[in-house]
Amino acid sequence: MNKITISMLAKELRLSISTVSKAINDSHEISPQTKLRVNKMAKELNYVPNHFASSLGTGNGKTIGVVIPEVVDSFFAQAINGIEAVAVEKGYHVMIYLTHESFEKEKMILKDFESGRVDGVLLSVSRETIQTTHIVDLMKKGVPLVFFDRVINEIFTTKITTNDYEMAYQATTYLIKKGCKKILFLSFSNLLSISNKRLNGFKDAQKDQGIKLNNQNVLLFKNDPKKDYQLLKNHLNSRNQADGILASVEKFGFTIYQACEALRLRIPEDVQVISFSNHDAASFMNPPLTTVSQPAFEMGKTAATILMKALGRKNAATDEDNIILPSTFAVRKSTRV
Amino acid sequence: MNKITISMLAKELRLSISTVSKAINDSHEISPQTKLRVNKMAKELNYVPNHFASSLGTGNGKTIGVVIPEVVDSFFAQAINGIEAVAVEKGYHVMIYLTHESFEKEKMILKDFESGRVDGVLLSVSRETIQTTHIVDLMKKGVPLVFFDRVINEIFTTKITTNDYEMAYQATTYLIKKGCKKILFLSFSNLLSISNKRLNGFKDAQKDQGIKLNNQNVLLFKNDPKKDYQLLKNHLNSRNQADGILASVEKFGFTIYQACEALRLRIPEDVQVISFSNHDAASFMNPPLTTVSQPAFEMGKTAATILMKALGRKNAATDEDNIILPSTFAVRKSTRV
DNA sequence: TTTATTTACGAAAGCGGTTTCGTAATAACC
DNA sequence: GGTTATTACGAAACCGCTTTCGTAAATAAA
Repeated sequence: MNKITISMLAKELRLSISTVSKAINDSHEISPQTKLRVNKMAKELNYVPNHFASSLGTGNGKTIGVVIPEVVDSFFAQAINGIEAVAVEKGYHVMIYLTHESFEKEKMILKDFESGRVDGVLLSVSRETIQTTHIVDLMKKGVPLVFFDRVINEIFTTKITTNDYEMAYQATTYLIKKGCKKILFLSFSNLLSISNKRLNGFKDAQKDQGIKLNNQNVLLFKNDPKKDYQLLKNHLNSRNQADGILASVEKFGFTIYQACEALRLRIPEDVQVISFSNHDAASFMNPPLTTVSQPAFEMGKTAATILMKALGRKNAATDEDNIILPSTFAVRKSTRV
Repeated sequence: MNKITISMLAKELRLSISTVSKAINDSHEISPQTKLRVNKMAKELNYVPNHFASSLGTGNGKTIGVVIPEVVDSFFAQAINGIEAVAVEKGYHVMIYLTHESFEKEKMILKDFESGRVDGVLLSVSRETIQTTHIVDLMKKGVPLVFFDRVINEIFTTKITTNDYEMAYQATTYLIKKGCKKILFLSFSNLLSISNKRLNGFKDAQKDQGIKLNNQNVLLFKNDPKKDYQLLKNHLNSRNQADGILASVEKFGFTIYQACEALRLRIPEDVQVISFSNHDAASFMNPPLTTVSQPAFEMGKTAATILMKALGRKNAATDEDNIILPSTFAVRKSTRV
């Protein structure tokens, strides 16, 4: 309970507060002997500088904020690992904030960041995010921000994404080549560029293969597993039931398996399935799931690296830049051979 | 870039700094009209109090630290959701720290917490943690700490766990009833009480069913997927190959499936499998995985609630208490009918 | 030896808030 | 009408550390 402060240390050592502070921060102004004395005593008394005081003094808290929609998702969990790896190495701390796909929450979180609580931000927006003033406001205060995965193109900063359009195009084309006539796309947002890119890849692939689209082709999933499940079951029960499904989010893949099981639809005989997914279990599923998987760790790592670089500069602004890391397509048994 | 401070606000309003501060904090000393004026101006100028300054003043930063071994794990990811739910409601922020199962990292993290960076801590120790001075030191500084899942019994505080012994006992008994003669237990630590509880449940069940144990019964997995995979494959290739496996950690389940696939061992015909797992995909695996699943969200929620309660008190110490939330056993096709 | 540098340290002013305490002005009391 | 409570606000200390700036002593240069 005995919090010991720098002034107590100073008194004990019969030195001034400033000398002790400098010694601890290894300033060149302090002689080696004094540093030794100070550090020895600091160890002895188990002195740890107060974080708020030092942050207030220096103006930065060596902390970055990571704002994501969800953590129970392999992509984001793995991305966190990538972020954390570089942050720790640079002596930064990581605060994780979950929006649970709520725009309101996202606004509140970024607003709070204006307090200076974090030095920089890594953001993957919610599925509802369409306004951007909360982001712009934060950046105006000089807080550097880097987008990853779910980006807002209109905002002038660095964005780390993967080749969403191409992968959706490739996956869709693959389904068509394997005989699908009616493919269903499971979308998680009709606002986000990432979602639209995947959707466009999906549409263009069909156009290019001479398949005409109709509005039955796309199902917009809510953020509610039960409702989504019903939605999909209803669709699969209708006469124009799909013979192929492309899921744009990992957890949708499970919903598909669940619905197919309930309806006794066989995968891939009745319905072929491809999902965007970073799940370790994909290859052990029944049947093994054909996936598009994103370079999650790398994306997190890259985003964090760029942010760190910005934080190292006097003017911490980030560049306008688009970094695209390729995803991989893994064919398994949920599509035909 | 224009950070506006309370003194700028005060000047603008021709009020004293203290009045403005009190108005913003809704002190009873300030008249309603003045509060209105202040808040209006604050909105207008987009004033946000500096987090470090106010934390330094009040002595708390409305932040809790969550220290876990890993985030790419359904249990921990779900627990975070539970923690976050109650923290946000109480106006607290959550910092997540990953030890990656390293005791050294854990020590560094807790040491850093002595800086006052967090008001309270939720901890699930690394698989290597055997010493406890880093924890005791932190608590001595008056930082309340609550354990969840991976606890240290010797430390006097609240611990949230699940009924590990009973579930392991139940799962093992189940395997025996289904005909297993040689069951293998995949352990992740031989230091942690949680791991030992599961191991003891495993052993006692066998004793009670009249099965004699030998030291081939337990495999201690490292934190390295490839090595673990090899280790298991070697075991399954030996003459005293197991006909049943109980995995004490979610990700080990995947390793089992992988090894069995490589060795062309059929589940459950050749080897029956049960895993501790909170994975959504368990029921869609091939075959669907029989699991023991922990009440992750509830455990996180409970731990956070207790911590919040302690933070609300003048003396923030937590009680010595053991809260045990029951897990559930879900029989699926990786065990015989 | 004198002057110019360098070295090692301390005093004090922030950083941006919170909080204690004092005090006019107004309201309530007998 | 004089005294006591309230109310509403300001001055200033303080939280614990950083940083600027000044200076005495030690060293180097002239």
